[in-house]
Order: sequence, then C-alpha cells, then structure tokens
Amino acid sequence: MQKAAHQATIQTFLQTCRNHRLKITPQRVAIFKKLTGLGTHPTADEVYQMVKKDFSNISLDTVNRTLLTFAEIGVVDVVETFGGAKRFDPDVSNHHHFYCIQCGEIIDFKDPSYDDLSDPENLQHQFQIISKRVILKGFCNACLNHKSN
Amino acid sequence: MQKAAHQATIQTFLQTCRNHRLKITPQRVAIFKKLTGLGTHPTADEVYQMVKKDFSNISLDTVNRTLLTFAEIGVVDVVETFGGAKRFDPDVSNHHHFYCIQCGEIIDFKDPSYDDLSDPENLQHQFQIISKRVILKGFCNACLNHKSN
DNA sequence: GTGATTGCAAACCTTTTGCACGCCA
DNA sequence: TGGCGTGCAAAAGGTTTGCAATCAC
Repeated sequence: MQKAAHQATIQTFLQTCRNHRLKITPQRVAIFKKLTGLGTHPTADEVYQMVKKDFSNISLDTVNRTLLTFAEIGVVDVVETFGGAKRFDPDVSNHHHFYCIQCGEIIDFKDPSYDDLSDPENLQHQFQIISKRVILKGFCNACLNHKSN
Repeated sequence: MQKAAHQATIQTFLQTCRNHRLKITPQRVAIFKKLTGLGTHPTADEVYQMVKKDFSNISLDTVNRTLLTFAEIGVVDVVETFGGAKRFDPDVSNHHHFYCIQCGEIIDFKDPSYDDLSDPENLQHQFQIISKRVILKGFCNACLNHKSN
C-alpha cells in the first residue's frame, strides 16, 4: 500500500513535462491528478468521466491525446488488454498483472521472485529487453464467489 | 520448430468441434487450416484476407465469429495487445511473448525457466490461477538494425 | 507573438447485433 | 426437418485526423 513510492508526485510530473518541452495546461494537470493514487487501469473514457466532474468542458479527445502523450513520456503505461479499449496504468513501477477471464479486471500484484527473471538465452543476444512482466490468467476472488452462489 | 507438437491436428480439431456440439462447416475448416503452422498472431481481418484466397465469398463476420468460437473451445488463444485489433494465437501451448514497442510485432519464445514459475504467495489463496505468461517488452532484432542504419 | 494544445466534427477501423436464407446433423 | 451458422447491412464503440480558436510560454 506504499502507493506513493510508485507514482510521480505533481512536482516530478511538472518537471517531466518541462524536460519534454510540453506545455503545462490545466487539462494535463487535472488528468494527472485524477490518475495519482488510482489502483485501477482505466480506459480513456473512464478517465474522461472522472475528470469531467472537476473540469466540465474538457473533451474526450483531449483526454485521449493526453494519455497517449503521458505514455510517451513515461508518466503512464499502456497495459496489455485482450480486446476492447486501451487501458492505462498510472503505476509505472515494476509489478505484475492478474487478469480475470470472467470479469476482465486487471489486478496488480507484487512478487519479488518475479522481479528478477533472467533474460532468456535465445533472445538476449538479438533483442533489447526493456521490461519483463508476468501475466496471470484465471478467476479473481469476486468471480469465484459468484460462481459458488 | 517442432510446431506440430503445439497445435491441434485437423482430426483433433474436428473432434473438439463435435465435443462442443459445433457444426463442422467448410468455413470453420478453412479457417482452422489457415491457422495451423502460422508462427504469427493475426487479426481477424488478416485471417479473413488469407482465407478469402481459397474461399472467395466468406465474410469477415464469419471469420470474426469463428475465431471467437475457436477461442471459447480452446483452439486458439486471444493474445494480449496494447491497443488496436484483437490478435489470435494458433499456438495454445505454454510459451511466452516478446513485444516490440517499435513495430508492434509479437514474437513467441520458449524458456524452460519461465515455465515453472511458482504461484505468488499473496494471490494463490484467493485466486484461481489458470495460466502464467511472461511478456517482455523492448526492441526486436529488425528494429534494432533499422535504428543503426 | 507564436507555436503547441484544445475542442469540435468527421472519418476510420473494429466489433457487435439483427435478420433472412441456407446448410449441416 | 430443425436449428445452427452464414452473409449482409446497420449500428455501436473506440481511436484518429483536420481545422480553427485559444492558451502557455
């Protein structure tokens, strides 16, 4: 639950924007603030619905473009999905994902033994590996409980 | 390269259809045959383009629905993507993926040390884990070569 | 001031749905 | 024969693009 350690603060966010010559607009700040502390992996539309509460005339396009820009500068990650809309992860630290094949929820988890996987023999000489993530598939707690009812 | 071991033969495919009370139609057989031996992860439209050569009046809808049906009965997998169209994997055996963040290509690889990851402590009691896959991100060989040119 | 960014609208791509016809079991 | 599966068309959902007005620097 040490979420703070995984996510950029507003100060580092502003600095990241400056480093990339990106203008600091109210829209970008509002979107960034909504993302901090989220434990979920919202779609652009979900972010739009959240931000709209504070910023009633923001457009979905802006949210979309902003999230893609954030992904380019490393403020968010685009996470793997199995069809449907793109999903964004405000937690860019090293972690892994559990995907529920029933409800589609993506659940973050940490596991030290997954964090130091070695580079595979047959790839490491020809490919440049930047990140490694383990994806588990199965049924989440909530869906298992529904089934038994 | 022992692809044959990883994919269903036409006989087991037909049996799988029967087991699931699915009718064996020329469209389904044609789609299945195009998928066997593929080392790639085509979209529905890519499969449609391939099958159309032999089956000129098949519709994209049928290909789409067939691939979803195949996923339900375990003949193909829906693989993780980072936005864009669904991609299907005819190889349903245990393997892992390298994702090139430049060209978007998904490259299969095998790695025995990745195959026996233990279930994570904090999830295994509440979640039912069905499969584990490692996703590497980075630059593939081809993209590295383009960059240096 | 000026170039990046925004909001709007339209276009585009992919997937889903409804329906009548046809074909497999 | 009966019902599943197909092809067509339309709709829906998500993303991208072009453009004029606006805003941050």
